[in-house]
Amino acid sequence: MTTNIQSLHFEPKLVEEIEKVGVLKKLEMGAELMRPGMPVRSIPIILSGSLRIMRQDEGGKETFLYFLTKGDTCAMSLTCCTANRPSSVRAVAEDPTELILVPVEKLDYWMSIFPSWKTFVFQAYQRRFEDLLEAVDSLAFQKMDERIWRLLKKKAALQEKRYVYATHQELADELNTSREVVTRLLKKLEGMDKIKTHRNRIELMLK
Amino acid sequence: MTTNIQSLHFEPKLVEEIEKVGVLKKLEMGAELMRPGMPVRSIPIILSGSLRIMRQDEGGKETFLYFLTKGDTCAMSLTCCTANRPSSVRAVAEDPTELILVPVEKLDYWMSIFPSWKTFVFQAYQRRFEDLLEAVDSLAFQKMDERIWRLLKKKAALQEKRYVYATHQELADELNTSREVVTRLLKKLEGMDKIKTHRNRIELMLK
DNA sequence: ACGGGTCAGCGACAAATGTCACAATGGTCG
DNA sequence: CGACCATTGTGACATTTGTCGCTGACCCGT
Repeated sequence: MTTNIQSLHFEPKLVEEIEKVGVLKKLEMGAELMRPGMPVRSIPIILSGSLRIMRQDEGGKETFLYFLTKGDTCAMSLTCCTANRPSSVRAVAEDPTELILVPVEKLDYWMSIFPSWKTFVFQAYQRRFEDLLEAVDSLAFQKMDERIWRLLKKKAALQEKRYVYATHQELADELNTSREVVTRLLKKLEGMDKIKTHRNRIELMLK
Repeated sequence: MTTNIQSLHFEPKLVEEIEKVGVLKKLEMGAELMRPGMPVRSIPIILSGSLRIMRQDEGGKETFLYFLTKGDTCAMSLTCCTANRPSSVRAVAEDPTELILVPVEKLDYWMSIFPSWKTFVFQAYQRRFEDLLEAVDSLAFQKMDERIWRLLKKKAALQEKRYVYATHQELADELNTSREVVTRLLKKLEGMDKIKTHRNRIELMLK
């Protein structure tokens, strides 16, 4: 289900502009939109689905940062574009995802003439700061079981479902830990009746 | 030693404006400029010295995020101001520090008429994103000995000295670990000839 | 129903970090 | 000097996380 641009609180003139220069792109689940080192020539506005933003180290290990969903844009793209720097994160479609790619050049110009665009950009910065701080909290203050539990809740919330479809290995990769640790802690969560585990699928026992 | 505003690459008109409405503030070492929950009514521009930005959890545990130095401003302040939200971080003077407080109201207006201010604001966002990602890297990918070593190098670089004046307890607090662990790992670093430890002071053996 | 591959479970152990108790050291101040 | 306090050092132990080897369960295609 596509969300069209109209629903994003832009003024009509801007919607027109976006439709004129923006390129619609569809990503299937698991597709990679961006990887570290890639030049960023356009900024994405997400219409439907969700993107998982990850940080990678040189050795290829990675850690989850945050999700982007409908109406979001990637603040990293904004900073990369304006500074003409390559991406420093990886973006993967968590679900089938549709987005519009807007060329960099418009960014500045629109900021100066469309108040709603300016608001949009600043809100993007602000939200992503909050998201990053939340990622820091998770890494700095929470133990692995809590981190897994929260990740599951977020993933479930994205789809508004009680099921999360993921293997233990995938979760381990997102949290930069090992498959065995995930298995162990999921068992523990199961013992606490917070989840039920199935093959390729985890059921959340929310409330 | 004060740095005056002129050296920050603003156009003369803007410097005038800043001097007119900005309030100079001096912080002695260790003074707290901001704490989580505090309303943010002005944004700081740092003239000299440095601020240590920390994240706290509910229990009062904290973890280092990044340093701000001459010419920097706090992106958190920018986002907090524009969103009218309280601060989510703690800012402490790492050295004796001088800064100018600029009232929020000017932020938007200056953006629209002073190109150099706009550049300044966007660079601030960009730098702080990079800093936060570095903090994430540290938390996600590095072991405690590496984290300590890097923190020491940063602290030394701030003052352009080979000495870092800090107790093991203080370092432990900044890294959200315990004093004993810091002592242990400093011993290890000393064994690798990367540092020499003294009372209240650590000497870095940088080549 | 059989076979191969992916996924999950499990026990044993290693490494990193956290915690506790206490000793030793150095600096300050009366 | 002697008393006191902050700082540092150290050993023993607990907890958390990481790693290895192996087993069994499930799924799918033939």
